Amino acid sequence: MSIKKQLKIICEGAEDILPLEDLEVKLRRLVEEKRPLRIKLGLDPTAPDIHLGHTVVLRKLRQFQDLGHLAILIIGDFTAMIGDPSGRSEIRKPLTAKEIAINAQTYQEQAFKVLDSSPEKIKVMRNSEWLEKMGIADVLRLASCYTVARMLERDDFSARYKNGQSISIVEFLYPLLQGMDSIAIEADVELGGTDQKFNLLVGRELQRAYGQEPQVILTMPLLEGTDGTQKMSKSLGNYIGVDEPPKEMFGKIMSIPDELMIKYLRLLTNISWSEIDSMEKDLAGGRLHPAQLKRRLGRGIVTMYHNEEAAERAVREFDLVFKEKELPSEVPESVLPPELLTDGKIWIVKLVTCIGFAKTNSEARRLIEQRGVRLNNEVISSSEVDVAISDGDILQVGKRKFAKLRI
RNA sequence: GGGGGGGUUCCCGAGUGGUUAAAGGGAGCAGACUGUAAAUCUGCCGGCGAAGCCUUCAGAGGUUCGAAUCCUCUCCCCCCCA
Repeated sequence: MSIKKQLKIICEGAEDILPLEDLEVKLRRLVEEKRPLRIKLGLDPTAPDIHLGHTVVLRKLRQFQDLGHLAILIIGDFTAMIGDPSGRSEIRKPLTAKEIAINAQTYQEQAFKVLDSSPEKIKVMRNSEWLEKMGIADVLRLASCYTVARMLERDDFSARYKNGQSISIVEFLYPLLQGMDSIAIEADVELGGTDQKFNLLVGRELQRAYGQEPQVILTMPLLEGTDGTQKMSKSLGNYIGVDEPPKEMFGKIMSIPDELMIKYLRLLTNISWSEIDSMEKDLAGGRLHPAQLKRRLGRGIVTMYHNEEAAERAVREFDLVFKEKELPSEVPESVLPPELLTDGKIWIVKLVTCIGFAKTNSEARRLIEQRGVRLNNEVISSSEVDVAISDGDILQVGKRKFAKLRI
């Protein structure tokens, strides 16, 4: 493939590529020296699951693989202990080594849903491999390469500094350690979200200081979560995990704001940009119903992470429950311990909490009083009633929590 | 080391002795409307089988009939000076 064509693919969707000329030079070298570029992507395993937000940049990495380059996925098991301060307004609470180990495992598995796993295309490394071995002298050398003033250029740092919020020294160390990763693996290109721009640039600086050719940095836009405003993240609860069951995945996609659809299509699916352009026009011109397009988006994404059949089923299920207001085809069963029943009856509040649809009795009361609780499709309107339960009764809370009661 | 400011319920943030489970906003939840979109409207939003009671305003003590509010000590954060 010509360099020009490759460049076009790489640029698609990217926010920044710095410096672009260097990327061209590096790509050319691939052809001349028959050496694939080393494309770095670091992920800190701070949560157990990869979500669609991660896949934006993973998919870019995949494109590099498809162009014949070597993906180096760095699981930041060491850096996760510090926590990346990027975009954060406060210090993150540290994770235990055990949590990190578990997360690292699932991260790797789930990342492979996007990446090409053939051995010559990927290398997975943990940064504890080299960071753990660093002595204080090594750290000092590293730290001497960067200045406080330059650290404070970073807008989240400077914002916190101006607002009188605390910044710990380890947080200053974080970008340096990330840069150390680039040095350790001699990265040619490093990928990241736009919030990573600063860290990625520090990597360039450090590589230069350590006598290496600086990496090219490529940033991808951040993906907003299902709430449509904030960046997708586990802690905000607005994420769609790649490991989620088809139904959940489809449902969550259907709940994203319309304005986000085009962005999702471009960053998360393999539909060509030109086709998406025309969808965008049809949408604006009223020739395409937004719900129609969103269903296509949802079906497409579920197909990618599961399969076509599962996607079909998810769509049908969705229509069943939300359009026809019917019961889902499979209602999870909950066994009711017999000691909770007196004469076959149970206090409705107790029922809701023991099934797990409310955390406290107060919450259950609220749900009932607000007419959000149904038993066998009948609204329960008082929180003071005892209800008779027979095997197979259906308890519903809100629009989407169902349980089949087993005695 | 010296001086000053501050820590309020999930988040922001009001509150300087009783009328305060604590204003207001955000998030969230339920209901209506819809396309499980957005916008809008209504209600809820510490816990307790709830009349009433219990726990909460960084932590521990104390003053008081009564404390988020006053005092003492401790912890944490920020600013200025060195």
